[in-house]
Amino acid sequence: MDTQTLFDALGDPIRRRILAMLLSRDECCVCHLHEALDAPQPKVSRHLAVLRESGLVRARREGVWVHYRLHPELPAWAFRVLIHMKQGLDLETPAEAPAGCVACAA
Amino acid sequence: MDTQTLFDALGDPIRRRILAMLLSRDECCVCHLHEALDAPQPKVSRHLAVLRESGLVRARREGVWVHYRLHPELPAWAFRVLIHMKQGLDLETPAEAPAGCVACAA
DNA sequence: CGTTCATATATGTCAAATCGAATATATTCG
DNA sequence: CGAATATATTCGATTTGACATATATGAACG
Repeated sequence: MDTQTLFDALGDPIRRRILAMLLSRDECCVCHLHEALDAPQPKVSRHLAVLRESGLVRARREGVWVHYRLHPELPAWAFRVLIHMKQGLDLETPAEAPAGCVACAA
Repeated sequence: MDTQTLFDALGDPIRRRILAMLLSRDECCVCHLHEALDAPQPKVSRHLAVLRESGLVRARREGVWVHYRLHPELPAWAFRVLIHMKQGLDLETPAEAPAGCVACAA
């Protein structure tokens, strides 16, 4: 993980919100993200692919669902950047409702 | 300062290195950055303009030179992002020599 | 005053990232 | 097998951003 990779990933608002969600709940399926972020599913999937390919998240298939989580081997500095990014994000989005997922109950 | 602005700025390697330098020495003139980063002066100037317009740095003119420093009212979360960004940056650049500036002695 | 040095901006070009829409793949179940 | 649901990929169009080069501003000083 280098700074170019991390900050390229953090340049997109949807990717930031995905990462912020993965910081609070440790696993999310695609449908959950797709609903919570109110974004088209292919769009979410494409951005998840970017995050996966840059080593920021990890996918785990369970039947029909694919669950994503932060990559377990994320360097400490990168993890801390994410934490503070989320703090900034929380300030600009007024109290995001932590609703559960209809489909996968995450 | 919002996350979009900050992470747009952090997406460019030169802007990251400029910010990292401003984290260690509190003020730098353009000529210093231009030399230390070994980048063409107009390029450095343009990136400084981006940083200035996004509220990340502040300029202070002193005669011929313009000195830049981190914006004093940077939110805490953004400042912490910068600190951890620099940690990541230091890991990938092997011991950057802290040379002084020929012109402005910063 | 006019030249010179430090810094800033403008222009034209090119590569890369994003998007919506459509389509494809994969898994489960009847 | 074939239908249904979850996820992924491709495509064409548009936008964005970086660059090199050229030019402009403006302070200092002879």
